[in-house]
Amino acid sequence: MFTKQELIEFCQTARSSYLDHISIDCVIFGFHSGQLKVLSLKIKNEESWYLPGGFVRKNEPIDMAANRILKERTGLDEIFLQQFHVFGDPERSRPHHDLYKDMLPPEENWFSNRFLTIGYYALVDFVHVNSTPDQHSESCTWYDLSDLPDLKLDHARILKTALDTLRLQLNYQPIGYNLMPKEFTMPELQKLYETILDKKLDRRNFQRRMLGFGILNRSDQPRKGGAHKAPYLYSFDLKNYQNALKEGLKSGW
Amino acid sequence: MFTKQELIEFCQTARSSYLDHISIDCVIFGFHSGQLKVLSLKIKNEESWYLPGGFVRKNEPIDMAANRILKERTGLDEIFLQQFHVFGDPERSRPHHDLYKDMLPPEENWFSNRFLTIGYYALVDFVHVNSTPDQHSESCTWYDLSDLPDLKLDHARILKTALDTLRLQLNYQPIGYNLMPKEFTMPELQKLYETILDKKLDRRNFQRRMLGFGILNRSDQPRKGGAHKAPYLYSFDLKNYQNALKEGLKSGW
DNA sequence: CAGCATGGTGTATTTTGAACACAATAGTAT
DNA sequence: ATACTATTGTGTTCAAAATACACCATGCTG
Repeated sequence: MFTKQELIEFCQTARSSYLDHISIDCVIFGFHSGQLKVLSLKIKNEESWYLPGGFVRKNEPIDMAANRILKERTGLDEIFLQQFHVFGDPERSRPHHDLYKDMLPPEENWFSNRFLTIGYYALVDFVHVNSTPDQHSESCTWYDLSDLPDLKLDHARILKTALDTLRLQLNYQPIGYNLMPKEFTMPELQKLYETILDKKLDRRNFQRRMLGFGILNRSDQPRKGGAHKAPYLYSFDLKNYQNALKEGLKSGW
Repeated sequence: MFTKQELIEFCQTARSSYLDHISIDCVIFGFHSGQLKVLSLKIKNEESWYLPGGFVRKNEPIDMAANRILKERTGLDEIFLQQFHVFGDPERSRPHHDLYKDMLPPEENWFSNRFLTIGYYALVDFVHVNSTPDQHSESCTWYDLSDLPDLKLDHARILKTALDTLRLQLNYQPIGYNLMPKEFTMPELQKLYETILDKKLDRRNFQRRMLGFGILNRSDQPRKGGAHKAPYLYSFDLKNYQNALKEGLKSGW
Protein backbone atom coordinates (compact mmCIF):
# COMPACT_ATOMS: atom_id res chain seq x y z
CA MET A 1 0.00 0.00 0.00
CA PHE A 2 1.14 3.52 -0.79
CA THR A 3 1.99 6.21 1.70
CA LYS A 4 0.38 9.51 0.90
CA GLN A 5 3.58 10.91 -0.54
CA GLU A 6 4.09 7.90 -2.76
CA LEU A 7 0.51 8.07 -3.91
CA ILE A 8 0.82 11.70 -4.94
CA GLU A 9 3.91 10.97 -6.96
CA PHE A 10 2.48 7.90 -8.53
CA CYS A 11 -0.69 9.68 -9.56
CA GLN A 12 1.27 12.46 -11.22
CA THR A 13 3.38 10.06 -13.22
CA ALA A 14 0.43 7.91 -14.10
CA ARG A 15 -1.71 10.77 -15.30
CA SER A 16 0.95 12.06 -17.61
CA SER A 17 2.09 8.69 -18.97
CA TYR A 18 -0.82 6.32 -19.07
CA LEU A 19 -4.18 5.94 -20.66
CA ASP A 20 -6.99 6.52 -18.17
CA HIS A 21 -9.41 3.75 -17.30
CA ILE A 22 -7.40 0.91 -18.80
CA SER A 23 -5.17 -1.59 -17.14
CA ILE A 24 -3.62 -4.87 -18.15
CA ASP A 25 -3.32 -7.94 -15.98
CA CYS A 26 -1.20 -10.91 -16.94
CA VAL A 27 -1.66 -14.50 -15.99
CA ILE A 28 1.80 -15.93 -16.44
CA PHE A 29 1.89 -19.70 -16.53
CA GLY A 30 5.02 -21.70 -15.94
CA PHE A 31 5.63 -25.40 -15.52
CA HIS A 32 8.06 -26.97 -13.11
CA SER A 33 8.48 -30.28 -11.34
CA GLY A 34 5.17 -31.51 -12.58
CA GLN A 35 3.17 -28.51 -11.46
CA LEU A 36 1.50 -25.70 -13.32
CA LYS A 37 2.47 -22.44 -11.71
CA VAL A 38 1.36 -18.84 -11.81
CA LEU A 39 3.41 -15.75 -11.11
CA SER A 40 1.94 -13.60 -8.38
CA LEU A 41 2.97 -10.42 -6.57
CA LYS A 42 2.78 -9.79 -2.86
CA ILE A 43 2.25 -6.18 -1.87
CA LYS A 44 4.63 -4.60 0.61
CA ASN A 45 3.51 -4.77 4.24
CA GLU A 46 0.25 -6.46 3.33
CA GLU A 47 -1.12 -9.94 3.05
CA SER A 48 -2.35 -9.11 -0.44
CA TRP A 49 -1.53 -10.85 -3.66
CA TYR A 50 -2.18 -9.68 -7.21
CA LEU A 51 -1.51 -10.76 -10.71
CA PRO A 52 1.25 -8.84 -12.45
CA GLY A 53 -0.29 -5.85 -14.12
CA GLY A 54 0.24 -2.37 -15.36
CA PHE A 55 -1.08 0.37 -17.51
CA VAL A 56 -1.01 1.29 -21.16
CA ARG A 57 1.10 4.22 -22.26
CA LYS A 58 -0.72 6.94 -24.08
CA ASN A 59 0.71 6.01 -27.41
CA GLU A 60 1.41 2.32 -27.02
CA PRO A 61 -0.36 -0.59 -28.70
CA ILE A 62 -1.97 -2.79 -26.07
CA ASP A 63 -0.09 -5.91 -27.10
CA MET A 64 3.12 -3.99 -26.69
CA ALA A 65 2.04 -2.84 -23.25
CA ALA A 66 1.35 -6.41 -22.22
CA ASN A 67 4.76 -7.44 -23.54
CA ARG A 68 6.43 -4.65 -21.63
CA ILE A 69 4.73 -5.67 -18.40
CA LEU A 70 5.70 -9.26 -18.96
CA LYS A 71 9.27 -8.33 -19.63
CA GLU A 72 9.48 -6.18 -16.52
CA ARG A 73 8.33 -9.07 -14.33
CA THR A 74 10.07 -11.98 -16.00
CA GLY A 75 12.90 -10.59 -18.08
CA LEU A 76 11.43 -12.52 -21.01
CA ASP A 77 10.48 -11.26 -24.38
CA GLU A 78 9.00 -12.62 -27.56
CA ILE A 79 7.05 -15.39 -25.95
CA PHE A 80 3.52 -16.66 -26.16
CA LEU A 81 1.24 -13.92 -24.93
CA GLN A 82 -2.41 -13.69 -25.76
CA GLN A 83 -5.27 -11.41 -24.92
CA PHE A 84 -8.21 -13.40 -23.65
CA HIS A 85 -10.85 -11.20 -22.01
CA VAL A 86 -11.74 -7.72 -20.84
CA PHE A 87 -13.11 -7.36 -17.35
CA GLY A 88 -15.29 -4.30 -17.21
CA ASP A 89 -17.52 -4.34 -14.17
CA PRO A 90 -17.51 -0.80 -12.73
CA GLU A 91 -17.28 -2.24 -9.25
CA ARG A 92 -14.27 -4.38 -9.92
CA SER A 93 -11.72 -1.86 -8.68
CA ARG A 94 -13.77 -0.56 -5.77
CA PRO A 95 -11.40 -1.94 -3.13
CA HIS A 96 -8.73 0.33 -4.57
CA HIS A 97 -11.06 3.31 -4.67
CA ASP A 98 -11.89 2.81 -1.05
CA LEU A 99 -8.35 2.23 0.04
CA TYR A 100 -7.07 5.52 -1.32
CA LYS A 101 -10.15 7.70 -1.34
CA ASP A 102 -9.28 9.59 1.83
CA MET A 103 -5.73 10.35 0.82
CA LEU A 104 -6.36 12.43 -2.26
CA PRO A 105 -9.33 14.22 -3.78
CA PRO A 106 -10.88 12.36 -6.71
CA GLU A 107 -9.62 14.78 -9.37
CA GLU A 108 -6.05 14.04 -8.48
CA ASN A 109 -6.50 10.45 -7.49
CA TRP A 110 -5.68 8.02 -10.23
CA PHE A 111 -7.32 5.23 -8.27
CA SER A 112 -10.71 6.86 -8.14
CA ASN A 113 -10.83 6.14 -11.86
CA ARG A 114 -12.85 3.21 -12.95
CA PHE A 115 -10.60 0.65 -14.62
CA LEU A 116 -11.29 -1.88 -17.27
CA THR A 117 -8.60 -4.49 -17.32
CA ILE A 118 -7.51 -6.46 -20.33
CA GLY A 119 -6.52 -9.98 -19.40
CA TYR A 120 -3.50 -11.51 -21.11
CA TYR A 121 -2.07 -14.90 -20.49
CA ALA A 122 1.47 -15.97 -21.12
CA LEU A 123 3.20 -19.32 -21.32
CA VAL A 124 6.81 -19.14 -20.24
CA ASP A 125 9.75 -21.38 -19.55
CA PHE A 126 9.97 -21.57 -15.78
CA VAL A 127 13.74 -21.78 -15.51
CA HIS A 128 14.41 -18.77 -17.71
CA VAL A 129 12.25 -16.45 -15.69
CA ASN A 130 14.06 -13.87 -13.66
CA SER A 131 11.14 -12.74 -11.57
CA THR A 132 11.25 -9.17 -10.39
CA PRO A 133 8.70 -7.46 -8.15
CA ASP A 134 7.39 -4.03 -9.10
CA GLN A 135 7.80 -0.97 -6.93
CA HIS A 136 4.77 -1.70 -4.77
CA SER A 137 5.56 -5.32 -4.16
CA GLU A 138 7.90 -7.14 -1.89
CA SER A 139 7.93 -10.33 -3.90
CA CYS A 140 7.11 -11.77 -7.27
CA THR A 141 6.99 -15.52 -7.03
CA TRP A 142 5.54 -18.70 -8.46
CA TYR A 143 2.61 -20.40 -6.84
CA ASP A 144 1.28 -23.82 -7.60
CA LEU A 145 -2.11 -23.60 -9.19
CA SER A 146 -3.35 -25.92 -6.49
CA ASP A 147 -1.92 -23.85 -3.68
CA LEU A 148 -2.59 -20.23 -4.48
CA PRO A 149 -2.89 -17.33 -2.07
CA ASP A 150 -6.15 -15.40 -2.08
CA LEU A 151 -5.90 -13.02 -4.98
CA LYS A 152 -7.42 -9.58 -4.43
CA LEU A 153 -9.88 -7.67 -6.57
CA ASP A 154 -11.26 -9.90 -9.28
CA HIS A 155 -7.89 -11.47 -9.93
CA ALA A 156 -9.01 -14.93 -8.91
CA ARG A 157 -11.69 -14.73 -11.55
CA ILE A 158 -9.23 -13.48 -14.11
CA LEU A 159 -6.99 -16.42 -13.37
CA LYS A 160 -9.84 -18.87 -13.69
CA THR A 161 -10.89 -17.41 -17.02
CA ALA A 162 -7.32 -17.65 -18.26
CA LEU A 163 -7.13 -21.27 -17.24
CA ASP A 164 -10.40 -22.07 -18.98
CA THR A 165 -9.09 -20.39 -22.11
CA LEU A 166 -5.86 -22.32 -21.94
CA ARG A 167 -7.73 -25.61 -21.63
CA LEU A 168 -9.86 -24.72 -24.60
CA GLN A 169 -6.82 -23.76 -26.58
CA LEU A 170 -5.35 -27.20 -26.04
CA ASN A 171 -8.07 -28.49 -28.34
CA TYR A 172 -7.02 -26.65 -31.41
CA GLN A 173 -3.51 -25.35 -30.90
CA PRO A 174 -0.22 -26.91 -29.94
CA ILE A 175 1.19 -25.64 -26.71
CA GLY A 176 4.36 -26.59 -24.97
CA TYR A 177 6.99 -24.83 -27.02
CA ASN A 178 6.79 -21.92 -24.66
CA LEU A 179 6.41 -23.90 -21.46
CA MET A 180 8.95 -26.66 -21.93
CA PRO A 181 12.71 -26.49 -22.07
CA LYS A 182 14.37 -26.94 -25.47
CA GLU A 183 14.65 -30.66 -25.02
CA PHE A 184 12.29 -32.83 -23.08
CA THR A 185 11.02 -36.36 -22.92
CA MET A 186 7.60 -37.55 -23.97
CA PRO A 187 6.55 -38.34 -20.39
CA GLU A 188 7.51 -34.81 -19.39
CA LEU A 189 5.37 -33.33 -22.12
CA GLN A 190 2.54 -35.61 -21.16
CA LYS A 191 2.79 -34.42 -17.59
CA LEU A 192 2.29 -30.88 -18.82
CA TYR A 193 -0.90 -31.80 -20.61
CA GLU A 194 -2.13 -33.78 -17.65
CA THR A 195 -1.47 -30.89 -15.34
CA ILE A 196 -3.27 -28.38 -17.48
CA LEU A 197 -6.24 -30.65 -18.05
CA ASP A 198 -6.14 -31.99 -14.53
CA LYS A 199 -6.63 -35.55 -15.65
CA LYS A 200 -4.63 -38.66 -16.50
CA LEU A 201 -3.93 -39.51 -20.11
CA ASP A 202 -2.89 -42.82 -21.55
CA ARG A 203 0.86 -42.87 -22.07
CA ARG A 204 0.84 -44.73 -25.37
CA ASN A 205 -2.08 -42.98 -26.98
CA PHE A 206 -0.68 -39.64 -25.95
CA GLN A 207 2.58 -40.42 -27.67
CA ARG A 208 0.93 -41.59 -30.87
CA ARG A 209 -1.27 -38.58 -31.09
CA MET A 210 1.45 -36.12 -30.27
CA LEU A 211 3.74 -37.59 -32.89
CA GLY A 212 0.84 -37.55 -35.31
CA PHE A 213 0.77 -33.77 -35.15
CA GLY A 214 4.20 -33.79 -36.75
CA ILE A 215 5.57 -30.99 -34.62
CA LEU A 216 8.22 -32.96 -32.76
CA ASN A 217 11.75 -33.94 -33.65
CA ARG A 218 13.35 -36.84 -31.87
CA SER A 219 16.97 -36.43 -30.89
CA ASP A 220 19.49 -39.20 -31.54
CA GLN A 221 20.57 -39.20 -27.95
CA PRO A 222 18.33 -40.46 -25.18
CA ARG A 223 18.48 -38.76 -21.80
CA LYS A 224 21.08 -40.48 -19.67
CA GLY A 225 21.65 -40.37 -15.95
CA GLY A 226 18.26 -41.04 -14.46
CA ALA A 227 17.26 -44.39 -13.14
CA HIS A 228 15.35 -46.76 -15.39
CA LYS A 229 15.24 -46.86 -19.12
CA ALA A 230 16.66 -43.80 -20.83
CA PRO A 231 13.87 -41.92 -22.59
CA TYR A 232 14.29 -40.21 -25.93
CA LEU A 233 14.68 -36.49 -26.04
CA TYR A 234 12.38 -34.44 -28.22
CA SER A 235 12.32 -30.88 -29.34
CA PHE A 236 9.70 -28.93 -31.22
CA ASP A 237 9.99 -28.54 -34.95
CA LEU A 238 9.53 -24.82 -34.93
CA LYS A 239 8.43 -24.50 -38.53
CA ASN A 240 5.72 -27.13 -38.24
CA TYR A 241 4.80 -25.83 -34.81
CA GLN A 242 4.19 -22.33 -36.09
CA ASN A 243 2.19 -23.77 -38.91
CA ALA A 244 0.05 -25.79 -36.50
CA LEU A 245 -0.54 -22.63 -34.47
CA LYS A 246 -1.92 -20.95 -37.54
CA GLU A 247 -3.79 -23.83 -39.07
CA GLY A 248 -5.07 -25.38 -35.88
CA LEU A 249 -5.10 -29.01 -34.85
CA LYS A 250 -7.92 -31.41 -35.51
CA SER A 251 -10.24 -32.27 -32.66
CA GLY A 252 -9.62 -32.21 -28.94
CA TRP A 253 -8.87 -34.19 -25.85
CA MET B 1 -19.80 13.62 -40.81
CA PHE B 2 -20.46 16.24 -38.18
CA THR B 3 -20.85 19.93 -38.76
CA LYS B 4 -18.84 22.03 -36.36
CA GLN B 5 -21.88 22.82 -34.25
CA GLU B 6 -22.88 19.17 -34.04
CA LEU B 7 -19.36 18.24 -33.12
CA ILE B 8 -19.23 20.72 -30.27
CA GLU B 9 -22.47 19.43 -28.86
CA PHE B 10 -21.53 15.83 -29.27
CA CYS B 11 -18.19 16.31 -27.55
CA GLN B 12 -19.82 17.96 -24.56
CA THR B 13 -22.31 15.17 -24.11
CA ALA B 14 -19.72 12.51 -24.66
CA ARG B 15 -17.26 13.95 -22.19
CA SER B 16 -19.83 14.11 -19.43
CA SER B 17 -21.46 10.73 -20.09
CA TYR B 18 -18.90 8.33 -21.41
CA LEU B 19 -15.68 6.72 -20.41
CA ASP B 20 -12.72 8.17 -22.30
CA HIS B 21 -10.66 6.04 -24.63
CA ILE B 22 -13.08 3.13 -24.84
CA SER B 23 -15.57 2.26 -27.50
CA ILE B 24 -17.57 -0.79 -28.38
CA ASP B 25 -18.20 -2.13 -31.85
CA CYS B 26 -20.72 -4.83 -32.57
CA VAL B 27 -20.69 -7.35 -35.35
CA ILE B 28 -24.32 -8.33 -35.61
CA PHE B 29 -24.90 -11.50 -37.58
CA GLY B 30 -28.23 -12.45 -39.02
CA PHE B 31 -29.33 -15.20 -41.35
CA HIS B 32 -31.85 -14.90 -44.11
CA SER B 33 -32.63 -16.64 -47.38
CA GLY B 34 -29.54 -18.76 -47.15
CA GLN B 35 -27.15 -15.88 -46.55
CA LEU B 36 -25.19 -14.76 -43.53
CA LYS B 37 -25.67 -11.06 -43.10
CA VAL B 38 -24.10 -8.28 -41.09
CA LEU B 39 -25.70 -5.07 -39.93
CA SER B 40 -23.85 -2.00 -41.10
CA LEU B 41 -24.39 1.76 -40.84
CA LYS B 42 -23.98 4.29 -43.61
CA ILE B 43 -22.94 7.75 -42.49
CA LYS B 44 -25.01 10.72 -43.64
CA ASN B 45 -23.78 12.40 -46.81
CA GLU B 46 -20.80 10.08 -47.08
CA GLU B 47 -19.93 6.88 -48.80
CA SER B 48 -18.73 5.51 -45.47
CA TRP B 49 -19.88 2.41 -43.69
CA TYR B 50 -19.23 1.37 -40.11
CA LEU B 51 -20.16 -1.35 -37.73
CA PRO B 52 -22.71 -0.35 -35.13
CA GLY B 53 -20.87 1.00 -32.16
CA GLY B 54 -20.96 3.30 -29.22
CA PHE B 55 -19.37 4.23 -25.95
CA VAL B 56 -19.45 2.99 -22.41
CA ARG B 57 -21.21 5.09 -19.80
CA LYS B 58 -19.12 6.10 -16.87
CA ASN B 59 -20.76 3.71 -14.52
CA GLU B 60 -21.93 0.98 -16.84
CA PRO B 61 -20.64 -2.59 -17.09
CA ILE B 62 -19.23 -3.19 -20.54
CA ASP B 63 -21.55 -6.09 -21.31
CA MET B 64 -24.47 -3.85 -20.49
CA ALA B 65 -23.11 -1.16 -22.78
CA ALA B 66 -22.85 -3.66 -25.61
CA ASN B 67 -26.41 -4.77 -24.94
CA ARG B 68 -27.63 -1.22 -24.94
CA ILE B 69 -25.95 -0.50 -28.27
CA LEU B 70 -27.41 -3.66 -29.73
CA LYS B 71 -30.86 -2.79 -28.51
CA GLU B 72 -30.66 0.71 -29.95
CA ARG B 73 -29.81 -0.64 -33.40
CA THR B 74 -31.99 -3.74 -33.51
CA GLY B 75 -34.69 -3.37 -30.89
CA LEU B 76 -33.60 -6.75 -29.56
CA ASP B 77 -32.63 -7.66 -26.06
CA GLU B 78 -31.44 -10.72 -24.21
CA ILE B 79 -29.80 -12.37 -27.15
CA PHE B 80 -26.49 -14.00 -27.79
CA LEU B 81 -23.82 -11.36 -27.43
CA GLN B 82 -20.21 -12.10 -26.76
CA GLN B 83 -17.07 -10.13 -26.33
CA PHE B 84 -14.35 -11.47 -28.60
CA HIS B 85 -11.38 -9.10 -28.87
CA VAL B 86 -9.99 -5.71 -28.00
CA PHE B 87 -8.45 -3.69 -30.78
CA GLY B 88 -5.90 -1.36 -29.31
CA ASP B 89 -3.59 -0.05 -31.96
CA PRO B 90 -3.05 3.67 -31.26
CA GLU B 91 -3.34 4.40 -34.95
CA ARG B 92 -6.64 2.68 -35.42
CA SER B 93 -8.76 5.79 -34.99
CA ARG B 94 -6.45 8.16 -36.81
CA PRO B 95 -8.88 8.78 -39.67
CA HIS B 96 -11.28 10.23 -37.13
CA HIS B 97 -8.59 12.34 -35.53
CA ASP B 98 -7.66 13.79 -38.86
CA LEU B 99 -11.21 14.36 -39.93
CA TYR B 100 -12.08 16.51 -36.96
CA LYS B 101 -8.76 17.89 -35.88
CA ASP B 102 -9.23 21.31 -37.45
CA MET B 103 -12.68 21.87 -36.05
CA LEU B 104 -11.92 21.82 -32.38
CA PRO B 105 -8.82 22.08 -30.24
CA PRO B 106 -7.64 18.73 -28.87
CA GLU B 107 -8.67 19.44 -25.27
CA GLU B 108 -12.29 19.80 -26.30
CA ASN B 109 -12.26 17.31 -29.09
CA TRP B 110 -13.51 13.90 -28.09
CA PHE B 111 -12.17 12.45 -31.31
CA SER B 112 -8.60 13.43 -30.64
CA ASN B 113 -8.71 10.80 -27.94
CA ARG B 114 -7.15 7.51 -28.70
CA PHE B 115 -9.80 4.77 -28.60
CA LEU B 116 -9.55 1.13 -27.79
CA THR B 117 -12.55 -0.69 -29.05
CA ILE B 118 -14.00 -3.81 -27.57
CA GLY B 119 -15.42 -6.09 -30.23
CA TYR B 120 -18.67 -7.91 -29.51
CA TYR B 121 -20.50 -10.18 -31.81
CA ALA B 122 -24.17 -10.97 -31.72
CA LEU B 123 -26.34 -13.62 -33.31
CA VAL B 124 -29.85 -12.43 -33.98
CA ASP B 125 -33.03 -13.52 -35.64
CA PHE B 126 -33.14 -11.60 -38.89
CA VAL B 127 -36.88 -11.16 -39.09
CA HIS B 128 -37.24 -9.76 -35.59
CA VAL B 129 -34.73 -7.01 -36.11
CA ASN B 130 -36.10 -3.53 -36.33
CA SER B 131 -32.99 -1.84 -37.59
CA THR B 132 -32.58 1.79 -36.64
CA PRO B 133 -29.75 4.10 -37.69
CA ASP B 134 -28.03 6.26 -35.07
CA GLN B 135 -27.96 10.04 -35.22
CA HIS B 136 -24.97 10.22 -37.57
CA SER B 137 -26.21 7.64 -40.00
CA GLU B 138 -28.67 7.67 -42.80
CA SER B 139 -29.19 3.93 -42.84
CA CYS B 140 -28.70 0.80 -40.84
CA THR B 141 -29.08 -2.18 -43.08
CA TRP B 142 -28.11 -5.79 -43.67
CA TYR B 143 -25.36 -6.70 -46.06
CA ASP B 144 -24.53 -10.13 -47.32
CA LEU B 145 -21.19 -11.25 -46.02
CA SER B 146 -20.17 -11.86 -49.59
CA ASP B 147 -21.22 -8.43 -50.76
CA LEU B 148 -20.10 -5.94 -48.16
CA PRO B 149 -19.33 -2.28 -48.61
CA ASP B 150 -15.85 -1.10 -47.67
CA LEU B 151 -15.89 -0.67 -43.94
CA LYS B 152 -13.93 2.27 -42.59
CA LEU B 153 -11.32 2.38 -39.85
CA ASP B 154 -10.33 -1.13 -38.84
CA HIS B 155 -13.91 -2.34 -39.01
CA ALA B 156 -13.20 -4.80 -41.81
CA ARG B 157 -10.61 -6.42 -39.60
CA ILE B 158 -12.99 -6.46 -36.66
CA LEU B 159 -15.56 -8.20 -38.80
CA LYS B 160 -13.06 -10.77 -39.98
CA THR B 161 -11.95 -11.51 -36.44
CA ALA B 162 -15.57 -11.92 -35.38
CA LEU B 163 -16.19 -14.34 -38.20
CA ASP B 164 -13.11 -16.37 -37.31
CA THR B 165 -14.29 -16.51 -33.72
CA LEU B 166 -17.74 -17.59 -34.78
CA ARG B 167 -16.31 -20.39 -36.90
CA LEU B 168 -14.17 -21.56 -34.03
CA GLN B 169 -17.13 -21.45 -31.70
CA LEU B 170 -19.01 -23.80 -33.97
CA ASN B 171 -16.56 -26.48 -32.87
CA TYR B 172 -17.44 -26.50 -29.24
CA GLN B 173 -20.74 -24.70 -28.79
CA PRO B 174 -24.17 -25.05 -30.30
CA ILE B 175 -25.30 -22.05 -32.26
CA GLY B 176 -28.50 -21.51 -34.08
CA TYR B 177 -30.96 -20.84 -31.32
CA ASN B 178 -30.31 -17.16 -31.73
CA LEU B 179 -30.12 -17.12 -35.50
CA MET B 180 -33.00 -19.37 -36.47
CA PRO B 181 -36.71 -18.84 -36.09
CA LYS B 182 -38.49 -20.87 -33.40
CA GLU B 183 -39.23 -23.69 -35.78
CA PHE B 184 -37.11 -24.74 -38.68
CA THR B 185 -36.30 -27.74 -40.79
CA MET B 186 -33.08 -29.69 -40.70
CA PRO B 187 -32.03 -28.55 -44.18
CA GLU B 188 -32.53 -24.95 -43.08
CA LEU B 189 -30.30 -25.45 -40.08
CA GLN B 190 -27.75 -27.16 -42.26
CA LYS B 191 -27.75 -24.20 -44.59
CA LEU B 192 -26.84 -21.99 -41.65
CA TYR B 193 -23.83 -24.12 -40.81
CA GLU B 194 -22.78 -24.29 -44.41
CA THR B 195 -23.00 -20.56 -44.75
CA ILE B 196 -20.94 -19.86 -41.66
CA LEU B 197 -18.32 -22.43 -42.57
CA ASP B 198 -18.48 -21.61 -46.24
CA LYS B 199 -18.49 -25.24 -47.27
CA LYS B 200 -20.90 -28.01 -48.14
CA LEU B 201 -21.79 -30.62 -45.55
CA ASP B 202 -23.29 -34.03 -46.08
CA ARG B 203 -27.01 -33.89 -45.49
CA ARG B 204 -27.32 -37.23 -43.71
CA ASN B 205 -24.23 -36.99 -41.57
CA PHE B 206 -25.18 -33.49 -40.55
CA GLN B 207 -28.56 -34.68 -39.40
CA ARG B 208 -27.21 -37.60 -37.41
CA ARG B 209 -24.62 -35.50 -35.71
CA MET B 210 -26.98 -32.67 -34.93
CA LEU B 211 -29.52 -35.03 -33.42
CA GLY B 212 -26.72 -36.66 -31.48
CA PHE B 213 -26.16 -33.46 -29.58
CA GLY B 214 -29.60 -33.92 -28.08
CA ILE B 215 -30.53 -30.28 -28.31
CA LEU B 216 -33.36 -30.58 -30.81
CA ASN B 217 -37.01 -31.45 -30.43
CA ARG B 218 -38.91 -32.72 -33.42
CA SER B 219 -42.43 -31.43 -33.89
CA ASP B 220 -45.27 -33.78 -34.73
CA GLN B 221 -46.24 -31.71 -37.71
CA PRO B 222 -44.11 -31.50 -40.82
CA ARG B 223 -43.97 -28.25 -42.74
CA LYS B 224 -46.68 -28.24 -45.37
CA GLY B 225 -47.10 -26.10 -48.42
CA GLY B 226 -43.78 -26.31 -50.17
CA ALA B 227 -43.21 -28.54 -53.11
CA HIS B 228 -41.64 -31.93 -52.54
CA LYS B 229 -41.65 -34.02 -49.45
CA ALA B 230 -42.73 -32.19 -46.33
CA PRO B 231 -39.77 -31.88 -43.95
CA TYR B 232 -40.11 -32.21 -40.20
CA LEU B 233 -40.03 -29.11 -38.08
CA TYR B 234 -37.56 -28.87 -35.24
CA SER B 235 -37.09 -26.51 -32.36
CA PHE B 236 -34.28 -26.22 -29.86
CA ASP B 237 -34.63 -27.88 -26.50
CA LEU B 238 -33.69 -24.82 -24.54
CA LYS B 239 -32.65 -26.63 -21.40
CA ASN B 240 -30.29 -29.00 -23.17
CA TYR B 241 -29.12 -26.17 -25.40
CA GLN B 242 -28.11 -24.04 -22.45
CA ASN B 243 -26.39 -27.00 -20.95
CA ALA B 244 -24.47 -27.64 -24.17
CA LEU B 245 -23.43 -23.99 -24.19
CA LYS B 246 -21.92 -24.42 -20.77
CA GLU B 247 -20.48 -27.89 -21.13
CA GLY B 248 -19.33 -27.61 -24.70
CA LEU B 249 -19.75 -30.08 -27.52
CA LYS B 250 -17.31 -32.79 -28.42
CA SER B 251 -15.02 -32.23 -31.38
CA GLY B 252 -15.55 -30.09 -34.42
CA TRP B 253 -16.46 -29.97 -38.08
C1' DC C 1 21.99 -60.94 -11.94
C1' DA C 2 17.17 -60.92 -10.31
C1' DG C 3 13.91 -57.28 -9.20
C1' DC C 4 11.43 -53.43 -10.54
C1' DA C 5 10.21 -49.12 -12.12
C1' DT C 6 10.11 -46.71 -16.23
C1' DG C 7 9.99 -46.05 -21.29
C1' DG C 8 9.23 -47.78 -26.22
C1' DT C 9 6.37 -50.32 -29.47
C1' DG C 10 2.46 -53.20 -31.16
C1' DT C 11 -2.32 -55.00 -31.49
C1' DA C 12 -7.28 -55.93 -30.75
C1' DT C 13 -11.60 -53.58 -29.96
C1' DT C 14 -14.70 -49.91 -29.97
C1' DT C 15 -16.22 -45.58 -31.47
C1' DT C 16 -16.63 -42.06 -34.71
C1' DG C 17 -16.70 -39.97 -39.25
C1' DA C 18 -17.31 -40.12 -44.37
C1' DA C 19 -19.42 -41.84 -48.43
C1' DC C 20 -23.12 -43.66 -50.47
C1' DA C 21 -27.98 -46.15 -51.71
C1' DC C 22 -32.65 -46.44 -51.38
C1' DA C 23 -37.37 -45.56 -49.92
C1' DA C 24 -41.11 -41.95 -48.96
C1' DT C 25 -43.54 -37.83 -50.10
C1' DA C 26 -45.72 -33.88 -52.37
C1' DG C 27 -46.21 -31.13 -55.98
C1' DT C 28 -45.94 -30.85 -61.47
C1' DA C 29 -46.53 -32.02 -66.26
C1' DT C 30 -49.01 -34.79 -69.45
C1' DA D 1 -55.07 -40.38 -63.11
C1' DT D 2 -50.31 -41.32 -63.53
C1' DA D 3 -45.58 -40.97 -64.30
C1' DC D 4 -41.93 -37.67 -63.19
C1' DT D 5 -38.93 -35.03 -60.29
C1' DA D 6 -36.93 -32.69 -56.59
C1' DT D 7 -36.53 -33.10 -51.92
C1' DT D 8 -36.45 -35.36 -47.36
C1' DG D 9 -36.02 -39.41 -44.14
C1' DT D 10 -33.45 -43.50 -42.93
C1' DG D 11 -30.02 -47.26 -43.20
C1' DT D 12 -25.58 -49.52 -44.48
C1' DT D 13 -20.79 -49.86 -45.56
C1' DC D 14 -16.14 -48.71 -45.15
C1' DA D 15 -12.25 -46.26 -43.29
C1' DA D 16 -10.11 -43.66 -39.78
C1' DA D 17 -9.43 -42.58 -35.13
C1' DA D 18 -9.73 -43.13 -30.28
C1' DT D 19 -9.31 -46.47 -26.52
C1' DA D 20 -7.68 -50.19 -23.90
C1' DC D 21 -4.42 -53.26 -23.00
C1' DA D 22 0.06 -56.50 -23.57
C1' DC D 23 4.69 -57.12 -24.15
C1' DC D 24 9.53 -56.09 -24.60
C1' DA D 25 13.73 -53.09 -23.49
C1' DT D 26 16.60 -50.62 -20.42
C1' DG D 27 19.25 -49.18 -16.47
C1' DC D 28 19.64 -48.69 -11.77
C1' DT D 29 19.26 -51.30 -7.01
C1' DG D 30 20.40 -54.63 -3.80
